[in-house]
Amino acid sequence: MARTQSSRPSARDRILAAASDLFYREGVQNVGIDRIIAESGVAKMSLYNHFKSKDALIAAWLQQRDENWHTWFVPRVEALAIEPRDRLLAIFDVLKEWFEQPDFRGCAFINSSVELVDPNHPGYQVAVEHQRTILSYLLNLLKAAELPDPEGLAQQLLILIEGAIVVAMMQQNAAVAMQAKRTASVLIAP
Amino acid sequence: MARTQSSRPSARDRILAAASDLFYREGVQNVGIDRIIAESGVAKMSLYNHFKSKDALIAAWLQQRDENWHTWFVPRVEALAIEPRDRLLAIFDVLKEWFEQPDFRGCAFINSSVELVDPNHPGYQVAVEHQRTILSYLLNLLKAAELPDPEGLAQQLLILIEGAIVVAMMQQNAAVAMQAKRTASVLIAP
DNA sequence: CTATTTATATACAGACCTGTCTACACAAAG
DNA sequence: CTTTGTGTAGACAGGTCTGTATATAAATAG
Repeated sequence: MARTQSSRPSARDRILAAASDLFYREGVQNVGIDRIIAESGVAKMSLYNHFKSKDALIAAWLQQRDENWHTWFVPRVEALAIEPRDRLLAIFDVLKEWFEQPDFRGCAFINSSVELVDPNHPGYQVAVEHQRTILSYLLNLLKAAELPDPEGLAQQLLILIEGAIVVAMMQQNAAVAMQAKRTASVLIAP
Repeated sequence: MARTQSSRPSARDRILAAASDLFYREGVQNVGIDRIIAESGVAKMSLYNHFKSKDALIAAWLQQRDENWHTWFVPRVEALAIEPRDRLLAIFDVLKEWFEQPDFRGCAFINSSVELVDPNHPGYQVAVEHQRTILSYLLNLLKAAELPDPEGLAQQLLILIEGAIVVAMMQQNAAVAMQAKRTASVLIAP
């Protein structure tokens, strides 16, 4: 009888889904293994069969979140605008959409880096890598827009993006994204 | 006999000094009470006589760090420049000096907010308050410089400051401050 | 000198955490 | 049917953490 088998996601996916929710909302340090197995309805041994340790689960979660950025954030930007310069500005519109989500609690990569402290932690390295990914996405758009000093501008825009995320989190204010957009539009003015 | 009394700081000060160092370097969650009493050379009961709980100690530490901002950061900015517009730019020179310190590990207030998670935690509230303090400092300088839309510009500069701190931490790169300064100089151009 | 406060050293309770071990259920494949 | 792999349920060890209790020493005030 294929009662649950066909509809229910695999154990690994259920673990990652539960971990994703809890880790983001409460932070990796404040969520224990027991909470994750309770939420995902999985046995503890199943978790340790799929992931070597909690640290490995954290790294896998961040890895998955980096992929989400490619499958959600970037496509959303590219749906809102076509021209490279417009896309650079549309980034901040998508940020605003993100900030408006009720469970918004900042950037998972920044937050995890802060919590993990150790730069050698596998999760920390995924977070640093993710920021480099964003930087090179900006660089590509800047080059396509044929703007001068694309490397410098990419850093300036990255500062704006990360700053907007942090300030929006602390102030609980999605409008911060529009202030950052205003700054960006000055930077890349024709 | 005043042998140790005169030279040695009070127990409370030694506790705060040890906590300040450890909390900043390793994060409030990763530092236990035992580490703090060992580092400060104080008995555990003395700590709990001076501070109601670890959470209260965290809040007191952040409170003290907010005062440091007034006694160190602001005076340093005001030593580097006189005109309000120049002082707004000098902020980023002081940030660079901070980023260059070998034990730089980001903003204690942002980091603590991320770790504490709960907005009702006394430490979290001190952190939010601190960001408002920075914002009103920027606002005062912008008004003194007679720039248009000072409220909006203050938010834009705050985003730049916080963004620079985060990116400098993740990239381990003090030069980020100069990129932020460049953006700021465009924003407040005459 | 005496009394009171303050600090020390250490043990301890109670909670929580990660990771392992055991015993059992159930499905699919040979 | 039997074997093998995978998942479940829960106990458990060994560690860490906060906060309290206790008993002793030192310093200060009257």
